[in-house]
Amino acid sequence: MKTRQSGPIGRPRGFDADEALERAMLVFWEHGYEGASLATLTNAMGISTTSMYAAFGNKEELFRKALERYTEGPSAYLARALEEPTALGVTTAILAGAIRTTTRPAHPHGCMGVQGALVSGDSGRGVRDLLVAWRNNGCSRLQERFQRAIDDGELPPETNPRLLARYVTTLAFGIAVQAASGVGRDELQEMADAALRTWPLP
Amino acid sequence: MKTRQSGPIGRPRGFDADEALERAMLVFWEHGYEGASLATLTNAMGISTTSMYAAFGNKEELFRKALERYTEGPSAYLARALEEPTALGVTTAILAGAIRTTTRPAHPHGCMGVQGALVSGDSGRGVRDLLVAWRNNGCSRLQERFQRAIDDGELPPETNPRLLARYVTTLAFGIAVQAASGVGRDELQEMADAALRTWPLP
DNA sequence: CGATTTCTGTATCGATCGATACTGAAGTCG
DNA sequence: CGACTTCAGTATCGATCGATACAGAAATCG
Repeated sequence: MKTRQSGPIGRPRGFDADEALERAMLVFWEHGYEGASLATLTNAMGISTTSMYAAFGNKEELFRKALERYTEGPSAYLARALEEPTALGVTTAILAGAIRTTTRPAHPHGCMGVQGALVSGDSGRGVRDLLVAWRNNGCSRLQERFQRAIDDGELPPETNPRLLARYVTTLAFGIAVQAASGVGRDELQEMADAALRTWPLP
Repeated sequence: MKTRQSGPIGRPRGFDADEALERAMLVFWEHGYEGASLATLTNAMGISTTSMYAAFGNKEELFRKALERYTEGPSAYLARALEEPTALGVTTAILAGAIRTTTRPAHPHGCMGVQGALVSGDSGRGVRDLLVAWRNNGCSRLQERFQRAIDDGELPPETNPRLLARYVTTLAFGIAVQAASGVGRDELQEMADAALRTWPLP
């Protein structure tokens, strides 16, 4: 005989919200915010529009939560890379992580933070601004990491951390575009290896 | 008394098709293919949907013609850059041209070839594939130019022209993303100058 | 002139967009 | 059990999407 624990009142949810959010993230990643219709989303999530609205609010809220999941999942390489002991190690890990994430087989090609809403119509302005902030935040954190390397004496004091961070993120965003164009992982990694041989930028 | 030249039969067009196409290009550039609605387009073009369909076919055909105009207008720096006498001159001109075009005041920020349709829903698949080809074509032409520099003995024979072209276009596409994020022209140019000081890539 | 051809403006088409109202179903309470 | 609360499925909302039908206007023809 099963003892009924005092669970949440009311009818329990008939689906796994975490799994549904993962599916939604993949759809947004592949088609972008405006390119992903509610019909496509809910079909991939395996739930009805009613359930989606009850669980996530609306389409924009769903995207915001999907972006958080992307940041802590496929894009977690960034946070890990920033903890590398050297500036070159950080940069190497960022480029390798960007290449791996944007060219993973059986996953959407490209970066959700870039192609989620690089431009938009009126309805996507909020999400576009969110992604602008997301990208600029990544650049800022990298700049701070380079500043630390300068303070630690690892990088020469005349180094411009802002330009260096802009350079690395520019490469990373460019990699995302190339991946979305179907360029293969090996070619991008060879290119990154060549670029890293010039480290640090004069 | 005006002599009637044998002009085209029927009622003449009441608008400048070239000017209308220019306006459409700017809208596609700013909002992307799917983000630009027919209402927004025709309003900017100053004509009705009927006139647009009669003159350009449909929305996708309008985009294709707008992309041609973009290639021969704002993106013409690429063809000019390829005629620079040295490989370094080519690369310098490409990066400077990309930065100028993607950060021009009173123009949309970013590159139409990147943000026109980096990803899409079902309706934009044709345009997305068109832009994939557009971007890869630019990379291929640059690769051929670098091959010529190798054949001419300007670049060392062990140079990999494919990787080098991929590196430069990756920077250019990354610049387009940064510009769409609001990064300023001067900062991007300083970054490009720093990157060019390492030329050629080892 | 009338016949013919082409372009324009209005009005609207069916499809799809994101978002909800409503009715039961599936649970926890007392 | 019946009262209460929350979730699920259908059916549909008004708005907007891209695209057209239709009638009239403006030109060249014979």
